[in-house]
Amino acid sequence: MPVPAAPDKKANFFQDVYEVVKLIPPGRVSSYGAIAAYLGSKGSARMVGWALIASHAQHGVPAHRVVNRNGLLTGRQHYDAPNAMQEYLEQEGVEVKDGQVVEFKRLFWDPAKELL
DNA sequence: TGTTTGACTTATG
DNA sequence: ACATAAGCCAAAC
Repeated sequence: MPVPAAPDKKANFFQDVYEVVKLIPPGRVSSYGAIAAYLGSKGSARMVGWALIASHAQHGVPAHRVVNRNGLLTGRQHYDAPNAMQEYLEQEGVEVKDGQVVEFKRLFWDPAKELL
């Protein structure tokens, strides 16, 4: 599996992803597809994932608030500990059960609609 | 330079 | 409901 080295270059797309993710309110979660759609690249949900992998090098990017459309914490394996992502979410008041956000539908934060 | 691989999503059988 | 395919695009090899 390829791993992004360091997005020190332009990576405007990456930077845009970071800004949107930073706007996600605590206790809320969003999805890759929603962010990708908000950025214009509707079918580029994967790129959002790439950006979040690279977000390790950034600061203030709550990547743990971004999950897939099922509310599943698919990215938890990219954290130091397998339950780190879940812990962060629970600290913010998000219920997580078996790596999946409970009431995801209710906590979902869509930038295209909330951010107008 | 070309192939492979995803922190995805939607469509189809 | 589960399995597979396809679209997407940048990075690693």
